[in-house]
Amino acid sequence: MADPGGYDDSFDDPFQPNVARQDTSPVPPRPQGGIAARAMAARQAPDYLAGLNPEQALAVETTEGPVLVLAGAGTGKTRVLTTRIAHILATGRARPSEILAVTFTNKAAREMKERIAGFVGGNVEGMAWLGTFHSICVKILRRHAELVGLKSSFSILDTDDQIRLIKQIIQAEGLDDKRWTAKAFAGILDGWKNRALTPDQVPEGEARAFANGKGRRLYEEYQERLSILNAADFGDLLLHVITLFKTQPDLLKDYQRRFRYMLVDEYQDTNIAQYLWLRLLAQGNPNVCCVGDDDQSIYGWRGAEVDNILRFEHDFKGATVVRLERNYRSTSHILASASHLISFNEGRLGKTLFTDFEEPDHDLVSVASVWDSEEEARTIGDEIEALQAKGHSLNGMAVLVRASFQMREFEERFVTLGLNYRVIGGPRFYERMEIRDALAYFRCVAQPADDLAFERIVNTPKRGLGDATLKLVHGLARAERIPLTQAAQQLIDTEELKPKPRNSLKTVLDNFERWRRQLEQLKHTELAEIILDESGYTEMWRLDRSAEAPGRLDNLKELIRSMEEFESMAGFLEHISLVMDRDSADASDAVSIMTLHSAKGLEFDTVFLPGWEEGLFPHQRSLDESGRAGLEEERRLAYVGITRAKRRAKLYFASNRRIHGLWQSTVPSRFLDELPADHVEIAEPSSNYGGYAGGGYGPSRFDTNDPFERGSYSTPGWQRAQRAKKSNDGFSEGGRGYQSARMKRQGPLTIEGELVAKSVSETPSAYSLGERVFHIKFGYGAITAIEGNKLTVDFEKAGMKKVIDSFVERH
DNA sequence: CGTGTGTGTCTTTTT
DNA sequence: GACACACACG
Repeated sequence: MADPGGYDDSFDDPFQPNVARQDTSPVPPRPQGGIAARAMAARQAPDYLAGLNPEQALAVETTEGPVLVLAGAGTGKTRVLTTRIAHILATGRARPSEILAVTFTNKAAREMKERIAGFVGGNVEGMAWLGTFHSICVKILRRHAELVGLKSSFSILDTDDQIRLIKQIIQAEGLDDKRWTAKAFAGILDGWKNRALTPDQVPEGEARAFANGKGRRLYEEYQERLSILNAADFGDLLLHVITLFKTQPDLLKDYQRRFRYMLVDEYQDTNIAQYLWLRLLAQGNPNVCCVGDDDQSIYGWRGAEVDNILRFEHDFKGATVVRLERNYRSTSHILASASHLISFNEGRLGKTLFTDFEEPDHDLVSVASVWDSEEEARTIGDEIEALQAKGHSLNGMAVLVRASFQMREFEERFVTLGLNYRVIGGPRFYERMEIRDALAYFRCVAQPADDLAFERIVNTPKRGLGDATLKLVHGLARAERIPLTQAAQQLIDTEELKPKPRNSLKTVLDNFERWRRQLEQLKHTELAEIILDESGYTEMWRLDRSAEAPGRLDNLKELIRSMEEFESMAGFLEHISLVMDRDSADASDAVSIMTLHSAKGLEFDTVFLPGWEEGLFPHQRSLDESGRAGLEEERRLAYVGITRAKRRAKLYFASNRRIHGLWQSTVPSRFLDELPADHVEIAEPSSNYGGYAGGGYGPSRFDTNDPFERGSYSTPGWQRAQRAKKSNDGFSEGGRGYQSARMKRQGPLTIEGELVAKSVSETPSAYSLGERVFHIKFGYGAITAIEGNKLTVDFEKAGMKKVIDSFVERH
């Protein structure tokens, strides 16, 4: 895949790279052709440097001072990162333990370790500080926990624990937990922690917005409870370390001295807390290298700040900026399409991908119109089979959807076709109920004060310990500020409880006592089995005759098997709380189905991109909640989707889609209008099933196959984008258009005064009860109920259905 | 305490 | 239209 040395960029290439950019200031600009660079590389050219292109080499060899590597999709980002580390090590600039290398996911960290091992040999274990933000923070925090009010053995709460804890607090505050849900507050809390705000730093307005002004109070209460529980949530891991660095200057200096070189992967995904964390470390030491791509920032909704990468040069003075624009993945058509699309975004650092991979027989990016999601699945299924028949492997194909509800239809279709597929994403192993229950048992044994775990399983399996009993235990624990187990212990010595629950509770506590004693004597896997058996947990599932029960028992076995890899129970639990990913290494040949989000970082020969319709992609909710920023993020998502493809990218839009149970007619995504006509073809209809010039559903520019008649640049979508480019007001918080759209929630949503997508019509239906209508899918019927623009129709063949009025015609 | 019915929600996901 | 969750009932 690597294309060594081709520096001779032809000058008529529209994607001409600009190697000598002025912003690479600390390093003298180099002339085109990079003879100097080539000479440099040839000078002593250690093995690992061979085959890097000049920009990559610059990114690797500029070891001193801040460096921002803007790595477009498929430009060899990981390679640069790992080679850079190898280079630092090989030239003796630092020892493995002096390099800090941060990633977002465990998967990325693992891959990086493996690739560095390829260069350096077995020495990777010395890379103690290569890991995710969170795992590195835990490591630091375990050493200095007492400085932030924790014990070194603190446990890490996952999202589930977090929500249950918040719920308790909301109830304890006497709030209506339906009006103010724990989930909603968890989201707000996350937002605060992503911005590194401690309770006292939360802006007044935001603090007041939740629970009648109790937002701040709840946050304080929550932190208080965490500290009693000796626990930290994911956000705390970073936040506590920031506090540590800020309050302990000596300690900070220590770490600044230790980390002689710092690298951050996927910098566009960092949130404010992570940025602050990095900046604290970089204050003592400017050797920070951040790698990322602003055009692939798709996690704004969970706190990522594109601004971090946009402002890098400003934040880290004297930064060298290296652009990697030579793409080794995709055909020129795919790159041109993606580039043209993304150019509609403002606020980019600006890169233009190019490639030498250009042949006349390369497929254009295709766009196809289908009638509905069913036809979409059928068409894609057929195309997959056709490719397979030509000898293409299924592993090289993927269906990338915007939202997971789209997956089902593909699965169903692939099942009927007998097409092998795999779904990536979805519920993860460690999030399954039975696994979490089992882990709760283990946690109770290993960490007696783990209230959340205790609560989870005191009455699982059922032991007659209901609300009444638990309330009592809770009350005592709260009053005495002691862990639940301790409170329970005290209660069974009193007459407070009725005999039955009292005995039950005693049995549970005795069990835990015994298991704790066995903790030291038995192998942890053996003990795990004993716990699950003696607690009656496995028995519970054996007796359960539901369809999932056998699978759950299998999962439990799998869990115990996976514990083998760890030395002790504590080691296992530590790992598990941070590493929630599962490795489903499936060797069989299969089409992948996944969301666009989970496709980031992957590549496939052929990529199918269904559902390019207004409202779905760009998603209405993204537009509603984040306006222009939301739209741009959606566009980046589209960019990510297209750039996953190596040879073929095939886009689809359906004229009709069922959303929330209702059939809606849809408008093609504006992103389709933003593709360059020269590189796109309108696919022939795969069947004569309809959908073209579709009877009265409004013309689309895709109704014609003539590329000239399509007139991309006069469509509403294009004009909309042009207007968007000019004005950047009108959609800011409080902007008039935004608020009015917000306020009448029933009305259609507007952006820049344009109708974006009709989800609910504001005008009442023009139909009346009893009227006879025709629906293209359901046939003839009579209206039995009207609700705004939604009709309930008793169809002669299809029976009662709810439909949108614009979807039927009088008859 | 367990089961049934009603209600509300319905983007994206990692740690 | 489907599913999860909460509350009320037996």
